Amino acid sequence: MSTPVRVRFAPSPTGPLHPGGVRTALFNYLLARQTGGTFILRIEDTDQTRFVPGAEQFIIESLEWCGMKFDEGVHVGGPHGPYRQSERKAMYRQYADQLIAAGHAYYAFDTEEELEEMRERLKKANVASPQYNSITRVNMKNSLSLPADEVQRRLDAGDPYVIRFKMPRNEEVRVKDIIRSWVVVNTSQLDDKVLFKSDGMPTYHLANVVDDYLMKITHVIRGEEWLPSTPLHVLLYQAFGWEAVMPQFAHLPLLLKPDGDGKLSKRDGDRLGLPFYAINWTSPETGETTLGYRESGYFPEAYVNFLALLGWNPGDNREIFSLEELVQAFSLERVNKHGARYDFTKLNWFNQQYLRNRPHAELAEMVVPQVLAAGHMVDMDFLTEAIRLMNERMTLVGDFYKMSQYFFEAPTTYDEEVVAKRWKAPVPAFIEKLQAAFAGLNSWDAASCEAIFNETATAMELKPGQLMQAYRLAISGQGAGPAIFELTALLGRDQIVARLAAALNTLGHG
RNA sequence: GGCCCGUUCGUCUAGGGGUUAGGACACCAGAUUUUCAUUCUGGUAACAGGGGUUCGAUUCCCCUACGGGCUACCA
Repeated sequence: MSTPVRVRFAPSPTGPLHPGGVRTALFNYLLARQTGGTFILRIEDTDQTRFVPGAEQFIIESLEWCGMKFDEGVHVGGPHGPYRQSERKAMYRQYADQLIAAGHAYYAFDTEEELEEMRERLKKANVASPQYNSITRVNMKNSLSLPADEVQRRLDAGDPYVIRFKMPRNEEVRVKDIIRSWVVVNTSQLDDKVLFKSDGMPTYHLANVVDDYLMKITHVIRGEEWLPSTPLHVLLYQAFGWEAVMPQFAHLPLLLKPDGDGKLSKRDGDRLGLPFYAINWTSPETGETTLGYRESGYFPEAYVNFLALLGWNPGDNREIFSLEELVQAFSLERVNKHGARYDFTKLNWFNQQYLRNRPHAELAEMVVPQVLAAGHMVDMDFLTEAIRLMNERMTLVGDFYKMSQYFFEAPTTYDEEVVAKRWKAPVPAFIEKLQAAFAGLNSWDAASCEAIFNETATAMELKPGQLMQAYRLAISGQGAGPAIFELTALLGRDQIVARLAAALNTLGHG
């Protein structure tokens, strides 16, 4: 086991946690467990305008469903709290001041209109990317361009201001990324990012660096969308004099739309009518519920397994991994660089694999609510047997009742295609004879039922094979299903005899 | 537009200067199952393009194309 890492998953509570976030959390989690390290949940809520009630709880619950538990975090506490940035508000100011004192940051008093004006002006002058930087800042209202006494006067008067990073004019910043190796950017491409907002809150950039430092984070594992701002973060570590304890960076490839172009988004789930989040999400604004994998009857193990293999692979041909096995096998070095299309066809396959390996009795338990919801009494022995028969035909636990309704009630309709094809003389006559034969049968089990079925057919000089589907139709209303005599045995004599009578009644005696 | 990152079957990916370019999902076909599903067997299918370097490039370098990300007092 290598050195214990301290890693954090740091979402902002602006909405439900989407699959990319779950995977980012997962990779953090795996590394933490593998090294005997610490997995931390930090809530990045520095933008108070985007706060969505319930989002934080949703994040926690989603990850718990997946099997991930945090060692430190907003909900479990820990020695480096608080873990909600809004509650750490008072801590950031001193670090911003430290930067100003060292000449790495400055006050800026520009209004929104002035900033807009600046951008417009630069655009007109054909500047490729208008930014607040070493060149433009001399024309703006800040503590670098204004006389010292005016700066002081504005400060004393309580004029609104932000604190900006003083980006060096022309320096190479080298970022070492575990997944991408060295990324080099010249500071001439970077702007004087706002570190401290006029509302007294830090921006992500400041808060993230300060908190990672304070929380002794060793590895920053986050989405690729953060790669462009990482040079700024590196510069901040240097400005603070924290290079020696700067975390290592790993930027994960993005999850892409299942079809079409672009980054995976919530819309894709809605559009395809498939579950999208780990668990059901109800929007506090619209009250609309987006279906989750949990509620759709997926196994968290299958979901995690599927997600882990999006962007990472073990280097051999293994595909099925428990969480524990993932912990053993995972490494950031084997995470690939390119985005992965979020094609959940394969998730169904994973789910099937897990479904088949689950004990029948356990699956039976899981299916109880569906049966109850349909208004039927629950008999666990019966259910377990039904699962045994249906197991290999199901993809999701949630599929059970709708595939197996005829286990619980006699069919009221019959598949018309099958009727047309199979329900014709001499079938009805055979069914009548069969009904009588079943009624007089001594022992009731699959083998006996099959034997009497064959005898009855042979006596009429018919081939059993040609009658089988009609029989299934009479019992289940469908042309396909599980082993028919196993089903016969399970349903019981009374039920079978009654269903044969009903079929003759509905479909005709020929 | 600028900057950054990327590009192997439809999808997830392995591989790596000389390979019949491997696996999985999906798909198709055959076998088994009287049905359907399962299972088994087989099959279709990929190194974005152009230049280098090299005896030899899919693999290394450059360019182009394409895709993605970022470009806010959002994270």
